[in-house]
Amino acid sequence: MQRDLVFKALADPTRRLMLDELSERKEQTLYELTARLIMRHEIAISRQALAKHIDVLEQAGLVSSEKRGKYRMLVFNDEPLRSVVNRWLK
Amino acid sequence: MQRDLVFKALADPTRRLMLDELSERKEQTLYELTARLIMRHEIAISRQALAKHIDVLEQAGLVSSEKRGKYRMLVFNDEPLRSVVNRWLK
DNA sequence: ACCATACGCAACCAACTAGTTGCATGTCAA
DNA sequence: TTGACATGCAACTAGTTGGTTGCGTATGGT
Repeated sequence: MQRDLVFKALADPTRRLMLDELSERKEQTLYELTARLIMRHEIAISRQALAKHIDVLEQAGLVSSEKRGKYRMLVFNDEPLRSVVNRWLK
Repeated sequence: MQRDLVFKALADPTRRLMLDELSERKEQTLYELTARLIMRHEIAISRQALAKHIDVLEQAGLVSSEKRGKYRMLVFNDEPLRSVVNRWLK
């Protein structure tokens, strides 16, 4: 969609780590992702900070989310990545 | 090389415009590029600001530069782009 | 009904960033 | 040599960003 939002989203290492996790397990709740990031990658960060990151990723179209009960399900979407680099690669 | 520098470099729309120009005409001086950006794309920005952007792009490995007389020759390099997106695309 | 839990919202803060202006330097042509 | 010109360097500034803390809300199990 909007190139700018995609690149801005990718500029942060924490968000890229989140994409790493989400590209591995395509569907997980925000809670799962948060726990996974803190435990497996030992990053010291609050839940709210990660939620803000998810908002950024969602605005860029890299993640879509859906409220399911009290959980927020997250799904990774690689389409923006493909379309965005085609400008310079051939 | 360093993923972080590449993504940070790509986060700015002006720098992406510079890459557009450089990917079209692979070799041009900083002066040419500056003139081209200001005239053809009508961006209002100083020479010094563009020079700083080039520094960022060069640190990311997306552009290499070489002093040739009083000019600074710029060359576009797409290799970092390829290696950097392979993590999520298959 | 109750309460733990998964999440949303908002205010605040320090650090970074993109931009500017001003001045210095080196190169080339006349 | 002199001067125009392409570039480099440094200080400063406004705006953005990633993070925090504190509190509110809705959902689901017991």
